[in-house]
Amino acid sequence: MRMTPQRAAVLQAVRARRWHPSAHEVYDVVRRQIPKISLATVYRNLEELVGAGKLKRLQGVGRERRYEGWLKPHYHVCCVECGLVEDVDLEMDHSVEKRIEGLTGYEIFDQSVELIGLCPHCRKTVEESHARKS
Amino acid sequence: MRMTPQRAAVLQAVRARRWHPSAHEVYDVVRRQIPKISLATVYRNLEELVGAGKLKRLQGVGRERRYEGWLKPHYHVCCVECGLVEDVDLEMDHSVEKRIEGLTGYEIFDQSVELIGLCPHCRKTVEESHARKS
DNA sequence: TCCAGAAATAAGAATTATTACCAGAAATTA
DNA sequence: TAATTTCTGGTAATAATTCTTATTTCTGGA
Repeated sequence: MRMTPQRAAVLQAVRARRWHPSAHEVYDVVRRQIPKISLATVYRNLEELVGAGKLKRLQGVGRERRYEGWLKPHYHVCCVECGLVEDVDLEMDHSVEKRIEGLTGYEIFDQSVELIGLCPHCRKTVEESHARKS
Repeated sequence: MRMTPQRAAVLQAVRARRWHPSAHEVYDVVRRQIPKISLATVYRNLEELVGAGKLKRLQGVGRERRYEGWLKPHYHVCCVECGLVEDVDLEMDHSVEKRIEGLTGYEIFDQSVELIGLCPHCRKTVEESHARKS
């Protein structure tokens, strides 16, 4: 796999911040640098970078496929209200993997953990609307 | 929400086995009972049943949206090779939820845990193909 | 240096999964 | 029974992704 300018720009865009962009969001960012890059190129390179282990694909949060550049295993918190997905920098517990390998006969090499709830902002909004009703 | 024959059939189809059908798979099953049910009705009812808390939506495994009727929180094992997703009947560890609530300010009320790996069958296939190569 | 083949790209068409819309049927209410 | 609401089937529309094809860029050898 050659590191073309397009591919490098895609990689860099996803790595930039603790961000979980969709293909189209990456496209919008990269286009500022390479205005005539094709959306298909973004899609292709995202998948190739995942294949090469340089990016990870998020296990379906929302409708679109999302990517991330932080490769260390970590938890995600997801807000059901606004759709925000954030990383949690907390050492992951891998003990359950061993138990499940024994239980199922699977060979486990990764874990995808999403904690579903309300972000601080939406939490406040929801509480206020409850207060108004009662 | 009225329990119409269509809606009942959709609910029953998803509940039937430990299964994680897509909307179209549910459609194929339900059609044997109600031949002229519309795909739109299946989609609509799946979402309504999720809203009513009678079904759960799987956090994106694969391209299509998948549903399940087993409401007890549980782990999933996913095979990267064949795409199989199976339930694991093991008491879930909820202790991480509290820690993450404290860390992030989120209010957590659900957890979606997928263990990614190889199912026993694909594991064997992969090992054999490795042996052949060396 | 020049060339042939390989790899990657841009542009847009095609496909797939899902949602929106609407007119009519079924159930519920008055 | 008439009016109202809810639900359905059929189909059109949309969104996300993948495919196709012609063109461009790169690489390694003559």
